[in-house]
Amino acid sequence: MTAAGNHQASRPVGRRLERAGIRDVAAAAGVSITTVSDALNGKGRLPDATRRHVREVADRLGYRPSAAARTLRTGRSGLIGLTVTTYGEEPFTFTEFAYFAEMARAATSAALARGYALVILPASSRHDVWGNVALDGTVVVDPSDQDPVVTELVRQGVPVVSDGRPAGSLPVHAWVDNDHEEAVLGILDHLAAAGARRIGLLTGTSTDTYTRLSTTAYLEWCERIGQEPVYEAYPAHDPCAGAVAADRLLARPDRPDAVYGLFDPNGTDLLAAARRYGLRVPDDLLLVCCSESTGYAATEPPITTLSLKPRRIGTAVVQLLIDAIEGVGPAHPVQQVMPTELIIRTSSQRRPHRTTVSPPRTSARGEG
Amino acid sequence: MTAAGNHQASRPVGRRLERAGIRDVAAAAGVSITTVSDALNGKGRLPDATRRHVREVADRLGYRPSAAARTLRTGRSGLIGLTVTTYGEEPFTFTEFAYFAEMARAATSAALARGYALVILPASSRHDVWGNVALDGTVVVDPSDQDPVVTELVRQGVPVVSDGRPAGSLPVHAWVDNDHEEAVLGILDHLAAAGARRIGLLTGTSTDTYTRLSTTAYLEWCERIGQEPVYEAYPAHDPCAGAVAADRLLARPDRPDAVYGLFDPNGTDLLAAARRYGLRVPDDLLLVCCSESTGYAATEPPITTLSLKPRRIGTAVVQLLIDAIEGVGPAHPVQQVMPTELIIRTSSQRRPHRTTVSPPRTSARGEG
DNA sequence: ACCCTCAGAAGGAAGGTTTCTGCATGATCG
DNA sequence: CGATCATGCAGAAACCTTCCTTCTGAGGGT
Repeated sequence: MTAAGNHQASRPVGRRLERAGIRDVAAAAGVSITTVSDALNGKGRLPDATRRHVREVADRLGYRPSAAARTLRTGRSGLIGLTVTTYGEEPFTFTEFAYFAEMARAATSAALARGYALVILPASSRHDVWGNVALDGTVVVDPSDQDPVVTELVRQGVPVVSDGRPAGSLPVHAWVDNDHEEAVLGILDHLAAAGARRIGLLTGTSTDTYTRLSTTAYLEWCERIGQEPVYEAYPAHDPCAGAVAADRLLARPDRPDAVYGLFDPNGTDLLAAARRYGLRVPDDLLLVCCSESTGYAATEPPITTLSLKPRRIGTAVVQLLIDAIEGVGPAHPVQQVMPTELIIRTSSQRRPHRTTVSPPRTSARGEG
Repeated sequence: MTAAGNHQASRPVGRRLERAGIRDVAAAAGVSITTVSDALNGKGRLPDATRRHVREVADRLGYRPSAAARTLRTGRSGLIGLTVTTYGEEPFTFTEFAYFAEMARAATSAALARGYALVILPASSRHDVWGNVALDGTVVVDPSDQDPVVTELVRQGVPVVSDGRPAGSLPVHAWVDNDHEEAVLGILDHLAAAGARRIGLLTGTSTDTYTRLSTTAYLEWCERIGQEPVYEAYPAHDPCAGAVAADRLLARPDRPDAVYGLFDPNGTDLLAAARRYGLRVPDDLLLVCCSESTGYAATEPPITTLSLKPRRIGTAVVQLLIDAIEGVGPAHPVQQVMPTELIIRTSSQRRPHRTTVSPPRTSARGEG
């Protein structure tokens, strides 16, 4: 070839911040580039002496392999995406915020433990951002069937695992979800056992699977038990609408004597509404809502909540995703159903009804 | 040696879906690679006709530029890190969780709006993860002066902006923080104005700047006012220790008639402790704590909180970081002090003391 | 003495982009 | 009419690593 441009063999021009490259390490150690790569990555056949020597020199030079170059070469970036659908401008949903925060936390831990880092990417973010980051795979929270980003990713062959059953025929590699039907049935039974005669539901207008499955379970339970359904639906992403819906529910002529709210803020919404109507909780109204917020332990009265165990879900989702990325585990789609937990507090335990004064022999302090 | 045949079969998933490269686009469009690159990136001198044509072809082929290649070439990854110091295994601190969640949310939005994505990276995570991801810059939350990761990043010339004044001489490019002293003084004045005679403090044992500045401000206020300081300190990262410390504080012979708690859970901790000692809030004890949790609006009674406005901080931190990355803005370190907000609720407003029965002429419902 | 084997190490080709340089072409101007 | 210049586009280097292939001796078997 033309010997024209071959000049800068070992002279760093100095314009950069002098990050040592593998070349520099090779030169300093008196070996070839290949040997350096092999020594540092534990590959090839090298005597321990060489390996040690190379590592030492690399350390001395403060050598850090270029993530970009490695990614380009190996096709692996060590990055996995965490995608949430958004309403409006904010990257996270409001209603599921405590859930999402916990889930993201667990997912981050799990990813890290296997050497991956997590990138937060709202589904509706600028397309260029999605294009600009090399992802080995993606976790999608509550994917909608129309989600263009997820569809595109799947088309490109990027593994996708979803938290929540994928709506429609979205071809994700695996999903993890709670058994929402069972959870709702459990709550309804719990409320009925506490003495509820007419159980109401505060639900959402959106078509995601969580809302749909929960509502269906409620309706079926009503049919089975022979109770007329009493429910109000509202757009769950609107924080104010919940309070209004709670109020509407308790204003009905066929007012329920127990309510389950599907979304996190429903507990306080319902509590406020109950106060407005002079209803005592739990004496006149039993309350349960689905929430991860610890705040419900400190309301007056404390409110029984259903936890979806987001920690477990976040962990499971990431494990499945990384398995898919690394080719471990089954090639077929995996569906994993995780249990929920009902945290029973005062709001769903009816006190002996005769007297409101004498406490039922239990001291005020909870244990531990 | 022990490298027992790490033979990653080169077909883990087996489905590299022949992503179209820039070469393919060039061939299909009948132009050179250069022209494609220029056309898509809006550079070079090309007539609109060519530009349109190339874009069309690229679209038709579903061409997505390789993020890795672009990063390698340009040195920009479009990724910024979000680093939190950790206690134990969990990636986020417990005590600042609501704060962190809000802050991270705002940071994600701000980054996205400028075309960057956020990577969550605990400071104490495995070193290989740090090395494996190419960051254009990093946000560090509450950096400790001994943090090896941050030091290393700065050494490599990666821009670092911190949320919270950097401890020691950590050479960050900029920082954003609240005016903690002013916030504490404001709270103390507020409590004094509400009738507090002896204000206690629930603080932490750690040496971070938040704790230190707040405590100092308290002590100075006490000296100025002539009140004997009454405080308890506990390890803030231990969730149980807070409850114990709250109890200790209220058990003291010189029991305060008002308390400010520096950490998020202190509100409920103090409330529980007050109940145990039969103290009514706010009649016998005024309460304020620093928290971003909306739950404190629904406790009984609602608790006055100091908000550090994490949204604003997250946004500001990211703006400064990206400015530094892109070379916009001042080259000198920037310090930005953000205001706080005191959300006054029942727990810090002493009712007229004579009667506990008659409400002070205000109806129960707030104005909508 | 010769060939074969194998450890140890090096060479060099991708990998896909951006971008600097440079070559044509046709237009403009002195 | 020739020199200059703007325009439109192409070639190829560089970014840094990984890994497949090849080279070189040295030692051992026949």
